Order: sequence, then C-alpha cells, then structure tokens
Amino acid sequence: MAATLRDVARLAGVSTSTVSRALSLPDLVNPATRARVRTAADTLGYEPNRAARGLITGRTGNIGLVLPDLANPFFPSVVKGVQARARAADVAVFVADTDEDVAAEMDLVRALAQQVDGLILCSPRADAAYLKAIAADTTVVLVNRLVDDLPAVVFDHEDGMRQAVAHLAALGHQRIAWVGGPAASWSSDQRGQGLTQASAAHGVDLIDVGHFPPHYDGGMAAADQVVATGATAVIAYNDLVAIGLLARLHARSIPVPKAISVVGIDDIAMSAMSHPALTTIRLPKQQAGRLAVDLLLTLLENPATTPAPTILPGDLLVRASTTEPLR
Amino acid sequence: MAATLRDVARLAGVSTSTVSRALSLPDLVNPATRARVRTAADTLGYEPNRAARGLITGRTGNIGLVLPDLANPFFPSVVKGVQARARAADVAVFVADTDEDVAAEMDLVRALAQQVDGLILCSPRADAAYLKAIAADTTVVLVNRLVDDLPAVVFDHEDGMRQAVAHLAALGHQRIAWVGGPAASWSSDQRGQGLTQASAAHGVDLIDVGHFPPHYDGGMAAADQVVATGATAVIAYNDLVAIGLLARLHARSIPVPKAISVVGIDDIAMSAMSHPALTTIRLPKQQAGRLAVDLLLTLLENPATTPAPTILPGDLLVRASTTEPLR
DNA sequence: CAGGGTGTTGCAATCGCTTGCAGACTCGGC
DNA sequence: GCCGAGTCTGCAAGCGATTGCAACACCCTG
Repeated sequence: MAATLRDVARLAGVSTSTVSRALSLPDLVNPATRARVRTAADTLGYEPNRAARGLITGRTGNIGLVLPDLANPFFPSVVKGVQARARAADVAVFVADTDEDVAAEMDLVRALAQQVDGLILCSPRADAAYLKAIAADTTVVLVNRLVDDLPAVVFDHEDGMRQAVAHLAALGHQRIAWVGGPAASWSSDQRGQGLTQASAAHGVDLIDVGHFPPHYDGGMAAADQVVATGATAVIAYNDLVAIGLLARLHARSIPVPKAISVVGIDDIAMSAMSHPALTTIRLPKQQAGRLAVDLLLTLLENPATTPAPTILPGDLLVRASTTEPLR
Repeated sequence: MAATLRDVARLAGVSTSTVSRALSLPDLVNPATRARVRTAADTLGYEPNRAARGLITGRTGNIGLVLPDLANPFFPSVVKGVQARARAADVAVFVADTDEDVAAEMDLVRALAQQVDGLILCSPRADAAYLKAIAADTTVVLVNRLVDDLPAVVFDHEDGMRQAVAHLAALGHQRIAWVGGPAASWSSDQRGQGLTQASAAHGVDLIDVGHFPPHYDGGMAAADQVVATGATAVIAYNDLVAIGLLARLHARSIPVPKAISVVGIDDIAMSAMSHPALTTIRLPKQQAGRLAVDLLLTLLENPATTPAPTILPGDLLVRASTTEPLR
C-alpha cells in the first residue's frame, strides 16, 4: 500500500541507494538527481519505514514511556512534556500504563524495551535491582525515582517538604500528620524522610498515618485516622489524596482550614478548583517530561556518559486550605 | 545487546527457522526440540523484535492512538480503555497528543500511519475529506466522530442532550443556554443539534452562547455571557467547561444551582468533587476505548468489512448543580 | 595525453525475522 | 526388506531500508 524506497527509485529512474542518500544525506547526490528523487518521493507520498531503518541503524526513532496511572492527572502532565519534546526531535512515543501494578510494569518494560531506542520510566514501582538490570541492556531514564546513578530527573522532595513544614510551623502548627502514598513508592519515602528532618528542624511533631492508595479514595480512607491523631495540619502524599481528605472532612463537617489545615503535593489542575483551594507544592511536571527526553536523547548520542540526576525544585503555592491552628 | 533469534538458535543447537516456529507455530515442531528452544529463549530473555516481524508479515503488533489533549481528563480515560484491551491482545500503543492543533494532528497521523497496523483517532479535528483519505490506506477507527461509514465508536449525543433537556424542563426551566466547544468539534456540533431538537420538543428556549475552548478557561470565559442571556440553566460542552463556569459564577457570587443550574457532559472524576457537585451526562469513556481496539483488531483480521458505527449511550447523573429555577 | 582527484552512482551485504520448499528420518504395512 | 506417508528440520529468499566499496565519468594538472 504505502510506497517503498523501490517505488521511488523506479519512478525517479535511479537505484534505491541513491534514493536513500538523496533523502538522508543530500550533499552526497547530484542536485539534479536529488530534485528528481524528491519530486518522485512526494508524488508517491513516500515516508520511510522506520522499522526497516531501525533494523540496520539500531535506531528506530521510537521511545517508550511507562507510568503507573494515567487517571492520576500528575502523569498526563509528564506525558505532555515528553510528547512535546519527542515530537520536536521527530521521535514517536509508546505509552504504557501499568495500573500501579508492579508485575504489569515489569512485563510492559520488558516488552517495550526491545522495540524502542530508550525508555523513560516515570515513578516506577519495581525494585532497584530490577531497574538496574533493565538499564544494563537498554538506555533508561528514570523520572521521579532515584536508583544509584541511573540517569534520572527528580523533584527535590526534601526541599519541598521543608517548605511545607516551614509554612505550617510559621502558622503555629505543632502537630502535623503525614498521609503517605503506596509503600513501594520512592517518592512517598523521600517525602516522608524530608518531613521527618524538616519537622525535627522546626521542632514540630510528625505523625505518620501510614500508606494509602495515591487517589481520591486514599484520601477519603485516611481522613478519619488523620482526625483521630489530633493533628492540626496534614500533609498528603499528593493532591488527589489531599482532595479526598478535603471531601471526607467536609462530609464530617470538619471545617478546612479552620479545624485542620491541608497541604497537597503536585499542583494538578484540579487543586486550584477544590474547595477550599488547595495549598500545595507545585512540581514542574511537564518540564520533567521534557528534560527526560532531552536526557534520553543525549544518552542515545553518547552512551558512555553517566550524567548526574537532574533535580527540579518545587515551590509552595499557598492557597486557601491552610491557616493558623485553632487554639 | 538484546538476544536475537540467532542467539537462541545457537544456544538450542537448532536453526533459526526452528526457533521461529517453536515460538509461533508450536505444533510444527517436535515437543523435545520445542522445550529445548523454549528454555534457551528464556534463559536468554529473548523477546522477538516486532519491527523485523512486521517487515515480513505486514503486522507489527503496534497501533497508534491520536487525541487532542491529554490534559483533558476525558482522554486519559479513553487511553486507559485502549491500553487495557491492547495489552490483553499483546499489542503496543503509540500515543500522540495534538494539543488541539489540526496541523499537528495531520502530521502526527501521517507519521504514525506508516509504523502501525492501525490507527485510533479520538475526537479528531481534521476534516472529513482528510480522514477519508487516511482511512483509504490505513486501517482507521474513529472515536467520538462520525465520517460517512468509516468504522467508529461514538456516544449517543442526541440522546444525552435529550436527557439533559428533559431533566431541566421537568425542573421548570424555560430558557437554557448552551456553551459550545471548539468550532471544529464534531461532538460539539452533535450536541448542539441534539439540544436544538430536544428543546424544540420540550418547548424551551435554547440560547447558543458560541464556541469556547474545551477547558476550564473556556468555562470561565463563557460565564458572563451566559449570565447576560438571562438563562436559568446552562449546558456546557463538557465537564471542564462546566467547572470553569462554576468557578466564575462563584467568583461573581451567583449561586449555583439557586440562580442558575449547570449541566456538564463526560463525567470526569473531577466533577464529583466540584462544588456544588456537577450534574452531568456520564459517557462510558473506557468502554469506548476498549471497543475501539476490538473494532480495530477485527478490522485487521478481515479488512473487507464495513462495520456499522458502535453507538454508546450516556446517562444523566443528577448531582447538586441543578435545581428548580428561581421564579 | 597520462595520471590523480573529485563527484556521483550502483552493487551487494546486512539487520532480525518468517515461510515455502525440499531433504532426512522414522514408522508401518505389505 | 522396500516403499510411501508422515514428521521434523534446515536452506534460502525476501521484507524495506542503510552503507562500505568499487566503478565510472569528468576535469584539472603537468
């Protein structure tokens, strides 16, 4: 159906090699022939078959992006960043959603690995050993996860948590609850650790409420336990969880921020629209996506290098869900 | 790096042909050899290179999914449906986001077309002629768009609008505003037409406020014009727009639903969390994604057929954003 | 006019895989 | 013991591209 190199060659009256060169190494061919080939190519609507090229050059011009859950608005943002950059570089993107399932993730990664030039793994749940194994025979860039010195783009969670605690402490909060994400989540870990340090530094109590699914429902589920801790403020694993908290607190007629202040993380679009609007740590998600592609592409150019992880700062966005504690 | 058929063959002590057959046409090879090949294959972690297979069989096992904007939660839902089904059928999915840009869409479609077996175009903005041209030499399934008799999965907008109008009319509304989506949007068109019919049938006035971007901002922008029409109820192109309306109305201290009832379309997760919770038409988004894959796969099996479009009904979800008009 | 560039083109091998065809081997029946 | 019919396996061609190498024409120089 689609035109092949041969068709173009035939039409232009040259060999396939010449067509190939005319299209990708133009200076190697005579201007006149080149023109003839070009017209032939686009009367036929010829587009090179990347798969075939990939077989020889080892570069298909395709990359893979694996992430836990597209329903979480955090990830589409990253995807958009990835897409934008990928498109500019003329590479196509496979996207795979693992549904927060480690086994699915490992499958998908393996399956994808052999048909792309490189892989971007966003918030992967698999363990470090597995990721290193994958990275051993595929070019991999991690996003929102650090494993030894695999190339990565991460957010500065520690600093973000410092900002959040500083904000709450300044308001006068002494007892802060922390609603963690999935147990397997690296970022949940990081955030927890950051919080521990920051609250020690500010002399406030931190109560770890445990691990919850990283969604609205997780927040709903955590809310009552948060209330039971007697904390006057709560920091949630992400905005979705925070919004779930908000909903459940509202349902129980516990006023936010009056009775309890709520802080989210991510700054998804939704959190500006919640009631009350959510105070959160804004993470540059699209930028992370873009940088991940850049990093991957550079790595593909010169594979030997081991670039240091890119660390992206977040910043505190104070909205309406935090205020002074009741006293 | 990755193991090839040859590596497996060497390890198992057979020819590549045998390996190929052992893996894809198991009954053609002796059980003993087959077993030997199998172990060899997975000690090597062998995964066939789909690109190479695709060159020969003409089937790469990859499909493409093109959509306008991942930041709109409607689309990730569809993507999840597509992914789920695709994964079950062992096909990988290229996802491309066009950013609501027709030119980008056409580029992406062309570029993708030659490296996949088929294409799913979700809410494409390109004109009918272009889509038909594409469909002429690639297997294409449309989602949320109807063009002649190209294979498609669509929602029953007319019926949805009927439900919305019936609901509002029953509440006593006589003057309903309609905030349309992008001018190029087929579904906006459909919804508008459905509304015209339904409001005629119910004897209510319909005021078309015009076309707006299909986001939160579009709703913000439309709100004042809606108010100016004097309508007591408004139906928005989608939930995002409806939530934008809600926000702007709130900012202007116009109480919803007291002063004006608001109805959205889609039922994205966010709309259950808005204040007030949004009355909307729920559309089976994931199901649409799944069915689109099924359709595409069937079409790939037997290309000659021209299946009738699948029409998916939506249903009215009454929440807190609609009530009787003030009188 | 011979010799050495330079510029342009084609031949043929190659990538990883599938598949038609034919060869080798086994087995049962006469 | 021989033949035909299966089974099972390997050879080799081919998919659509890229690319090293060689062939050729041409021009310039000495």
